[in-house]
Amino acid sequence: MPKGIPLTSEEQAARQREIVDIAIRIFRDKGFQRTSMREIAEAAEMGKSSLYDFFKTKDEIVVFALEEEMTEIIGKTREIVCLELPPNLILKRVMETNLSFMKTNNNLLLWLGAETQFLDSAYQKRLKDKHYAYQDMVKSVIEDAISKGLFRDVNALLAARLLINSMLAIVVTTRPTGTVEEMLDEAVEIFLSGIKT
Amino acid sequence: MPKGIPLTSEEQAARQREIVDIAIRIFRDKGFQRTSMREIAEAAEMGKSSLYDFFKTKDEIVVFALEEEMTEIIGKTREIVCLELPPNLILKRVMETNLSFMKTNNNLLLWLGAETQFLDSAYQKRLKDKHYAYQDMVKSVIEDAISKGLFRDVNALLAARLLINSMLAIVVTTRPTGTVEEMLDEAVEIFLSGIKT
Amino acid sequence: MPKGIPLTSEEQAARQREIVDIAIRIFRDKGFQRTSMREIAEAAEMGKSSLYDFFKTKDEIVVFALEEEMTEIIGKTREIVCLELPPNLILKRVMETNLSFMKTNNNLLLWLGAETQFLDSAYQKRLKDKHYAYQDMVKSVIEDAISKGLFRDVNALLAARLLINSMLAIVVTTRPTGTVEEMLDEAVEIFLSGIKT
Amino acid sequence: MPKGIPLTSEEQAARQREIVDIAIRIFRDKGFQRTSMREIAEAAEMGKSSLYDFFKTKDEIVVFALEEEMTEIIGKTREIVCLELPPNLILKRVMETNLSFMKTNNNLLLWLGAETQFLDSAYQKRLKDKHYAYQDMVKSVIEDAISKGLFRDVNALLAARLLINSMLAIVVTTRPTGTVEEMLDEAVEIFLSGIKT
DNA sequence: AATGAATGAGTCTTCATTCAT
DNA sequence: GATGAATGAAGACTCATTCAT
Repeated sequence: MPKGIPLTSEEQAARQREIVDIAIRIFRDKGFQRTSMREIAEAAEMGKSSLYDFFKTKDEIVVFALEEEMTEIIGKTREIVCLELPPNLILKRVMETNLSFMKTNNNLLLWLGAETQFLDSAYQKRLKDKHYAYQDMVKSVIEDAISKGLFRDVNALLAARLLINSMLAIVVTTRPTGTVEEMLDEAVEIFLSGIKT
Repeated sequence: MPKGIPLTSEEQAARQREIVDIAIRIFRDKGFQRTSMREIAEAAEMGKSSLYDFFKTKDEIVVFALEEEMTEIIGKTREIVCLELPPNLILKRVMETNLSFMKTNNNLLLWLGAETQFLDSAYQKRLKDKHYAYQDMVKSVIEDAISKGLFRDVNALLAARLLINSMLAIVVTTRPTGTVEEMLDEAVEIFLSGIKT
Repeated sequence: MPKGIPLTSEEQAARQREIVDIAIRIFRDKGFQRTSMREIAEAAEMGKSSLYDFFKTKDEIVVFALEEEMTEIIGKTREIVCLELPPNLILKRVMETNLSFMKTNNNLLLWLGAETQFLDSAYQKRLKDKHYAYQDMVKSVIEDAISKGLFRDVNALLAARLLINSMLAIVVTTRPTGTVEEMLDEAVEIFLSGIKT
Repeated sequence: MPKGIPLTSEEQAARQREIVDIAIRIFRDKGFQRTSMREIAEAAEMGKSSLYDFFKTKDEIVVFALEEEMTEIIGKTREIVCLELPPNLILKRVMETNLSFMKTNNNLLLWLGAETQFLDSAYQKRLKDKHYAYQDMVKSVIEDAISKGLFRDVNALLAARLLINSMLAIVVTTRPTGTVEEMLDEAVEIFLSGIKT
């Protein structure tokens, strides 16, 4: 870390990403609120206050982290959607991606679910935007399939939410009924059977 | 609160319930961790430390609260299950009950989802027991229907978790696609179509 | 300090006064903002956080202190005013009182002058009320003398402020021109000559 | 700001003045201690640490600022004094100048009053010198008038301080009794009546 | 000459919990 | 049985200042 040289915004972003990665790892182990800024700083081998040059707030760290992760999953999902496979296959693969994302971040996501309402509204918006964007991609796939007569005329947004939500039932449980893959298979299968024509 | 007169354990229990009700209300507004013991004590019109005669710990309050709520929903669910209606009807009504429970407690339940892993393991166990008991009732209904050839041979526990989980997608959203009842109808309908023979 | 016995509001007030006295002494030496709560707590031989049972805020300590001091000087001033002496004698003695007050508190008062505008407005009001009450007593004396034809028809409030203000010129200087008493004599004499008929 | 070209000391001084002007403006709004170096640097559109090429210390900025302002008022006052008008007229005009200076800088001056004792003693000296120089000019006018038999034989330095101090009572109040000019007139009039033969 | 990254000490404040009465 | 005074540990955040480039 040189001292007086301005970081390019790329370097800045890289450093932020680095910090966030470290922070996320700690959040995973101890939970967001039990993790102190000091701890993050130490893990990132920087002064407590240098952290504040990268993130104005502790909240900002999680929000940033989640935003990044969501951006990534949105990207991957878009790729899958663009492959123009049959909708049930698309959804299956989209959920596979979702699952791997959830496995990594369930901790943070659950925290988000519980605390989102108490976040600064600007943060709420940033996250909601990504969240909606993601839901909407899944929704579109379903809508598409409906218009092609492959799925029944269910409410596509609700269906999307239901499907996405199912992943929680797979990842967050202390009584798995099989491997994650098996559970995924079955869950998706049930869902698809439920909306197919 | 008379001073020298011992409380019968019934009175004790009643007072606990009272306190918990008050606490829950505050938790709902401000979130668990943003609520202080002092605040609860004041709202319950008692001394800060008297709280500790009823609950050894702040965590104990939530745990107790959730336990109570879960006991209640389990009771109601049992009643429904015992009516010996057709399984799809049972599940529908069970989910109605679940939904009203979620609407009231979603805040706390989300908190639980996020923090459960950090609770004292004795607390974890208490909650898990109730949780499993509840899941198992739903599971039984499904198993039953499977054995009667009404549902396909899906993994009943997974299916139960999926169904229960769906309620989250209904209650926790900023983009509802209709009234809660409408969403419930559609969600259950999709699920049942997905597992019927 | 017993542990579980509620302090009577008298004891509470006494303890507050004690703390404030200690705090003031430190403020005098180091200035308000250079004095930390930790320091005050240590000097008062109590836990850092117990301080917060007596004063919600660091600001509250100064405000309380000033309020008390002002209440005291107002009381003393009232007594003097009530003696029904000739106005110039009253003013002289009022200023003597003022001076002894200023000698003790000039540090805090100067701080107040500089920071008052940044205080919480509730605090501002509390202090302003006392301040006005004090000014108004002096003003009344002047008004009275004017109506009796002893003083010229000057603006009584402005005159009061001028007189009160003079004390600053006596107390806050590194080039005294005599003892405080001598300066007081001369200052009051000039002022009175300036407004006499 | 070219990079490798040395600033002449004139340019240096000009830049200092610029910075100080910006800083003063912020001090006025937020108070000295609530203003951060970062803030000043940003407002001055320069690097945080470049500030330190101009001022070794945050305190130095205020001290410099006050010094400049005082130099200016001393200059203006000298001009007035040199006009050889009758002393009461001189004093009146000197106070007019003082007043306009106070209106602009009262914030800073009050801060100075409160904090001067905690400044590095070198800084204290710099300010005291100017302060004395100013007081002494007013004192001389009074002495002169005394020696001419126009004023009574009061202590000239004390009288000067009293007169100068009066301006505070005019500028720093939330209950003005008229326009600043009106109050000035009356204050000066009272003072002069008080010391005239 | 000019900069901004880095820091370490320090700030106020909060809170669950204990304990003497 | 009930209470509230007391606390110790911790937490987020700020800031003047330095220094390598």
